[in-house]
Amino acid sequence: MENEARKAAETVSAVLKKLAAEWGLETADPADPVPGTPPQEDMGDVAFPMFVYAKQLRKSPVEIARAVASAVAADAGYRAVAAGPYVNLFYNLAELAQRAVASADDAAFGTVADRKGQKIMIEFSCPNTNKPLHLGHMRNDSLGESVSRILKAAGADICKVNLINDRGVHICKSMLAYKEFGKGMTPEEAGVKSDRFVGDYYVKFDQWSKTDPTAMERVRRMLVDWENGDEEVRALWKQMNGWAVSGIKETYRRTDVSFDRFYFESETYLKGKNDILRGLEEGLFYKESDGSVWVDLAEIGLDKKVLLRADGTSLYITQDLGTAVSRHGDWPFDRLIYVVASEQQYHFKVLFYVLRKLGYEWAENLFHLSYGMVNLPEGKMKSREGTVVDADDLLNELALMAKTEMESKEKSSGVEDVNDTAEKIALGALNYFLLSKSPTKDMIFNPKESLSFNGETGPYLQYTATRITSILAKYEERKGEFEGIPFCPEKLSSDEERKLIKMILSYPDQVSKASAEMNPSVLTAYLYDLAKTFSQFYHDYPVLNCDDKETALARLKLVRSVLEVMKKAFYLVGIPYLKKM
RNA sequence: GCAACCAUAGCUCAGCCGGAUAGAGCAACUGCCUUCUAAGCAGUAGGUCGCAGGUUCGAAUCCUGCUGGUUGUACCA
Repeated sequence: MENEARKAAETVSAVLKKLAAEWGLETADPADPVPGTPPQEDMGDVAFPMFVYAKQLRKSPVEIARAVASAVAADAGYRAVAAGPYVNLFYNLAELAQRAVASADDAAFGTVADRKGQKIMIEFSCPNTNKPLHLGHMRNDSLGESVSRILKAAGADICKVNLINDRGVHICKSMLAYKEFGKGMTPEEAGVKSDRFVGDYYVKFDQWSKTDPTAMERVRRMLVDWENGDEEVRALWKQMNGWAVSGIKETYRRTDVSFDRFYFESETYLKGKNDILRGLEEGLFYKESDGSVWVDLAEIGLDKKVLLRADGTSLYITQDLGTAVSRHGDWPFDRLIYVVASEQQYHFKVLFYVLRKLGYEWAENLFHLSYGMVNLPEGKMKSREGTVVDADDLLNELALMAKTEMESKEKSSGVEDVNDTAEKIALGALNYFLLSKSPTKDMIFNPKESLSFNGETGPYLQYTATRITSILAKYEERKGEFEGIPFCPEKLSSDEERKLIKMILSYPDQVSKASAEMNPSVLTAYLYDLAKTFSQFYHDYPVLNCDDKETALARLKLVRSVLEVMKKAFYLVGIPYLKKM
């Protein structure tokens, strides 16, 4: 639809120049008109405000609008009206309808070329192996997965990576607690999902360490043993990490999140040191008297930062430096996107600066996709106080709600697999909830209210799609009635139909916008608007039951295109499509 | 202290590279199922867009200041 707007703008621009000349103001050179959207459907398809030209053309905006509207209509064949100081144009609807309907058969519709040729690596999720995923991780996972799909639809070559935090003091805590209290139990024996099993010992450590002051010291010793490659500690570490990672991967499968590469911190935590030492030699960094290495951040308006400890060991930022460098070696990206909470803005600012300083050209194209926290109505989620919302528990609860609702409405007999359908409704509800808000902002999750299936939610969208699917199924049964009926685009003339046609054609623009902003909420908002418009149409106008067969067929084709677009957009924001619910 | 982000209806949020009457959903109240799925549709009510200036024909949107909130500013990750 942007092409239409551009064309209209060019027409208006030409007319403005012509009018300027006619009025004896050849030197005026009016600025390019900016297309907008009229507030109401029946007012027109594109709007151009005429205020800006008033001074130049020495006439009131209202007079200019009147002159432009009639000239546009005469010169270019647009239907054009002056509405006060605005010029509103109408597109050729029949032609748009043709194209909207054809889009349903075009598999490439909605794939754009904005990022063609770009190799983008995107890092997200990055869980710790000492506890199961919670709602905070889910926002990260949803965002990362959705943005990956959007960038791919915009033509990029994508590599999704996950860095598993599988070492450090926090990992040793659950290990030590297991060693102390676990009695060699396995998750299978305990009948607990394996990542939860590990997480329970992490919680246990916290309680234990409050009564036993030696606990913390023993954890520190364990970490030293781990670093020295102590066989017993390493064996325990492997076993517990295996449990944690397999449980986490199960949740990924459940939420349809996937990765092209996994990195493990235990394999990358020593990286980066050489780069720092090289930088020191080149005079980019400096050494303190105690032997620690620092970078001065005055250039970017910050203080200074340690890059290597006095004893030569590395820090979080050191290994992040090394990891970025080795990743670029593994898969030479044009762009690397880190999907990480906004708390770490400072860290990434410093990281990117240091990489640039080290002379890596690709460091210009690193991007921190920063997102806000998920809070509860009472405030932050705190694992120690047990207020974290566990990912699996939440999905289970949602799926149960969906199932209960289906049963109470006696719909469960109509669907193929009730549990599978319930699971997909749960996922749709959750992904819509997590992605429909601006990524940068913190969000509040209210367990009682946020889980609704009514109103502006994922299930509403899924429900809309099932209604269309149902019409299409009925059409297949009654196909004979429509034999030989031609497609008559002019039969689609209601406000709702006009709006649907334009919305279908604007889908590629929405993908472009979502890609440019790296913001899935562009698409959730679009989907809601599309579904809402369809529902209004559906309520007021019969499709197959319409007496006039030509109208029926035209509506059927329109509705089919709406469904196809919905399915494509569903995929990009992780909402499963259902034939029935 | 400094820095970044945020402030829109009772609640959760859109809108923010300036344009026509600031939009949804939830909660409250009212209608609509013998016709393609009522997880729906329609309606009522609810707003000094944090405050004060500025720029502009025009500001929720841009600029400045202020107030309030969140986060960060570690030889933790």
